[in-house]
Amino acid sequence: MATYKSDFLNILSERGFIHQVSEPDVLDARAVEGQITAYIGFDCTAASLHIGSLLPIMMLYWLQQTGHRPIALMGGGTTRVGDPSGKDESRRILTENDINNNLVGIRAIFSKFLKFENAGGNAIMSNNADWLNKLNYIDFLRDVGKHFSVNRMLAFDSVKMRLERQQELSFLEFNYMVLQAYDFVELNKLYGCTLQMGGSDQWGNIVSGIDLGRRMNGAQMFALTAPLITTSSGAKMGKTAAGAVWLNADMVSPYDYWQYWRNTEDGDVVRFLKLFTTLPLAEIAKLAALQGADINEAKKVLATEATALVHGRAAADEAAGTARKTFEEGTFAQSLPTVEVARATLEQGIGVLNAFAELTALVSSNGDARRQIKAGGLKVNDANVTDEKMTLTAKDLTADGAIKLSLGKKKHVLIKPV
RNA sequence: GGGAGAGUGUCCCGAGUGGCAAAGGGGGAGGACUGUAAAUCCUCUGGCUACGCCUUCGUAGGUUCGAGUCCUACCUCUCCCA
Repeated sequence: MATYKSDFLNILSERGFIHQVSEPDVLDARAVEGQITAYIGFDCTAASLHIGSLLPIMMLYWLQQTGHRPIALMGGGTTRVGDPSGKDESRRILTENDINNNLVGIRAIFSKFLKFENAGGNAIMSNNADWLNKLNYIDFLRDVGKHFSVNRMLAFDSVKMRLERQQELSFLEFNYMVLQAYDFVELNKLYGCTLQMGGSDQWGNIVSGIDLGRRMNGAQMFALTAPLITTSSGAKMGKTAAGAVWLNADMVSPYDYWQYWRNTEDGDVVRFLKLFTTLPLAEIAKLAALQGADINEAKKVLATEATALVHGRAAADEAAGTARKTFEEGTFAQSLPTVEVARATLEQGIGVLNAFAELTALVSSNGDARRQIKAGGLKVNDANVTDEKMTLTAKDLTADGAIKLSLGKKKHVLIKPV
């Protein structure tokens, strides 16, 4: 592992964030001399960011923590185009309205990791729609387009792959890389931003920006990419059966978020502790020494720390407590996800199928509920459901005043009368 | 503009002779084993008021007792020629 002189690169390097760096020595020296400004671009294709975006966010976090200035660039303009990198097919093109709505949700997440001006920090949130939307096509071609070689663009992996697979690549998408390069140059001009970070798939786009900056303004700029994070078993991170693991609490509850990290594979725990928590490396080293079943302790730390970053310490501790009661003590946790039901409805009785499928959505349909019953996967108050005609009534309320429905061993929902 | 192909189980890939709720994977869910892990094994993976009914193979029509499969038009994509 290369050793750097700057805190910034050292920390990123030790914690496993670095895949490739352009001119590492020069960048390192710059970071020692004074404050550098760096940016990462984010899509706004959804109303929230998910775990996949967490890695770049952490890079900005460490950037600020080591005394530099982070810029979170919202792709309000480029989202209207769509990045072909790593995509087999064209993205859906969103309307401007959708994009603006998404921006609002995403902003909220950033403020948990970065200190912006209004919170006494120096972080900047920018939106490339501010300059991209104003571009004049002819001017842009003349000033920027002349610096791009189509021959070279065709050689880029993202483009080459599409061509080789005989998948269409529209001119619109082909321009994505040009726009991203232009973003970098624009941020360089506006804020003196000299470093762009991103996932390893962004290398080509970032380097294009560096070239463009040199040609247009003689600027010296840098690239730093993070490795693509997959789980030990090779799966992409952040997807579960229910969909992406979002960072917004109203899309994925802190409890579920905690559970996501709790279920990390053994082989990933240490790597994830370094990447997705801010625990000192010395402490992580202690946790790394754990073997066998004791690794579960490390997983709990990972879950709690990672949850605390996104949802706050209180929510993280509550999630940890709920999990402890539910899984280790086998007792009732009032803080499990809860569905409220009118008392009168409960008096009349609720069919199990209905309770699992519609009320709590633990399963996707009545048919699915039947299948799970057959497979022994549904439980009411920890007792297996064997009869699909079973009815839940007020009699099933436990001493704690709720009925606990479970799918498998891990998913639990409480029904409470109101 | 001309010619040749492609679009399949609303996650993805992918077989499919006129009888098809449609092979096989991947992914996912549950069970067994465990440590809320991995690996392995087993089961399941359209919906419903359920021995029946309804909805699915790009879209809309048609032929047929019967269409994913045949015909027509259209849409989208790919390739070749202009």
